[in-house]
Amino acid sequence: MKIIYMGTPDFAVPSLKALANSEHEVVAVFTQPDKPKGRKMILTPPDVKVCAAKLNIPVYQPTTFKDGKALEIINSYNPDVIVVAAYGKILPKSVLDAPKYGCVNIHGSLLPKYRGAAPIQQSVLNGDKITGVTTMLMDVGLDTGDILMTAQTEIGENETSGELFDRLAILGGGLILDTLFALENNTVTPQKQDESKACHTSKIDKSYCPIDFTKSAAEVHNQIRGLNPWPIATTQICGKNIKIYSSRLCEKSGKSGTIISVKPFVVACGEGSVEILELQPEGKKRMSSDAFIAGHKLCEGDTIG
RNA sequence: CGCGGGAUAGAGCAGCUCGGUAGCUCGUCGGGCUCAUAACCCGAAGGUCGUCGGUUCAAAUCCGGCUCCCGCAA
Repeated sequence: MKIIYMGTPDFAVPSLKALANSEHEVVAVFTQPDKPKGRKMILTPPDVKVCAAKLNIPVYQPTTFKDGKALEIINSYNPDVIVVAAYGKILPKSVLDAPKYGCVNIHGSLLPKYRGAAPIQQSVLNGDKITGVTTMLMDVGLDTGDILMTAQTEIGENETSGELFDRLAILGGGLILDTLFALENNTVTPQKQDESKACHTSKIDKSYCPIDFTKSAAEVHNQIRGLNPWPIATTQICGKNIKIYSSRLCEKSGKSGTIISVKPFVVACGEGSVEILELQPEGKKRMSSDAFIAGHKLCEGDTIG
């Protein structure tokens, strides 16, 4: 099939590679315009653009689909299907209807659960045991199209959003190949989504970061791994902001927010406790909790947060 | 010129105001104790104090330039 691929971040890269290495032909890639990133606001191309450039696939970065120019480009390629993965733009109906097989989206959750912006982080934040990827035929709604295929996977007890991202991205790469094969051979029946089970996720931002140690250890742990690799859960120690990168559940308990143990660095939560493994003080590099403890005179019974 | 923190032993920190012997916790190595240990005791190695220049009898410390790292904001 002749495919136009639309995607932006690293999550969309494995699928693009899978398609490019398949019997299909990726004739063009659409991605978001380069954006300034980092402290120095350096203009940085999206991961998908970098990948497409290596594969020698033409890249388009329209700022809007409203003026019809993008549609002209799309039609000029006469694609059989448009595959969309974390593109970051809403496609108008004219684009959705352009390809023969329509537009197929790869979504990082088992729809209809977690429609919207941050399904993968949300599943980790909620402590879900099972998640997966879904391919669907896009319609004008937000992740409301008919489901084509799904692939499930378990979420590890200590798995971070970043790790799950990587796994789901690869899973999605396989699933999209299966899905296109089934579409071509007409062996898949699109299933309507069960609206009663639908739920939306909002974008993750830094307001999710501060840790509330009066919550249960499981909730705190889920927050820490769910917000890794971005934006990272935070707390305060000795009046300094500290990012908490990783943790592990611990059996011990105590008054929430107090340090129960320093040799492994364990902090009590509302219920149970968490061992903090990696952290980063403001202005410092990321380090193990052992290293942090070595240079800071913290004692059992001290409180943080 | 967006705001701010930082660079000292393998790691994490103190020392800088107020110039004058390089210090702490951990790790490493050696020894001891112990049924045993991530425990405890004794000992040792390991640093041109980011870099270049200035002031000075003397600079980790004071002054100026440069490089690199990071937090916030976007």
